[in-house]
Amino acid sequence: MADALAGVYSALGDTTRRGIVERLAHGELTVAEIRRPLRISAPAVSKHLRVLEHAGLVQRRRNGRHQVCVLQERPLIEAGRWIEAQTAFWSSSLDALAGYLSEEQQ
Amino acid sequence: MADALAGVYSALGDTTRRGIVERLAHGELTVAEIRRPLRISAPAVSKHLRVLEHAGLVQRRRNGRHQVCVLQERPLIEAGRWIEAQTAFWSSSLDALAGYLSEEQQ
DNA sequence: ACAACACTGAACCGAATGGTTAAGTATCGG
DNA sequence: CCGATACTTAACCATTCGGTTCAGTGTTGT
Repeated sequence: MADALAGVYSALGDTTRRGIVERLAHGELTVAEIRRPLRISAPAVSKHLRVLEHAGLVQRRRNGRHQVCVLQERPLIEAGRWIEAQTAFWSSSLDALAGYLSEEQQ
Repeated sequence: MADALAGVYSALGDTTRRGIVERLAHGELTVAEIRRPLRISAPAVSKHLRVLEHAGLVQRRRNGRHQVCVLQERPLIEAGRWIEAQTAFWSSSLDALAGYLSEEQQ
């Protein structure tokens, strides 16, 4: 993917998928376990997982006839870093503005 | 909006919009300034800004015939917090697994 | 061997998305 | 007042998205 962050953020943009990520953060789950509390068809779950996997947020492993899904922290950390970078710029430009204004006053 | 985070993440899921946010993090910009380096029509920019505004990421203020756009940090911070929470759970469940495994071994 | 289970793939559907052009609304400069 | 500037709204278009159903593929227990 050209823009990895785009994949991560738009994956997290769906409430169902963000719910899946929240549950996977507490530990591995099979596809069936992921599906159980959700009121959607198995193929719908499969599609969501494909999106999460494509964003790098989830990895799957076969265990007999089950697919075990594991959350990958890396993309989450990178997404968090981008956000931190923006808020850092935001406050530093506020500081710059404050400095500018106090100079103006003198 | 029912789910504020969904709005924020899906707003950030678009590369053009994330670019706008990056530039706004360095300081205020008018709509025309935002548009300049972009190769899209004015209405397209207007739509992107509406999405960002609806997500709470941008606020607009009229200044003569210009609209000045200002980045809002709050939704970014909340989005960052959600991510941090998930990575925190992720590592604590890793710790739990490690603990479980070391107990098993004995 | 075979039925049940745990999925995935394909085809389809309606709604949302990102883009366009054309037309409208304010505001400013002369 | 009038033309130019800075947008927004409306209508449209192609693509994507989240969901469905139906049909397949492995795997497992009996």
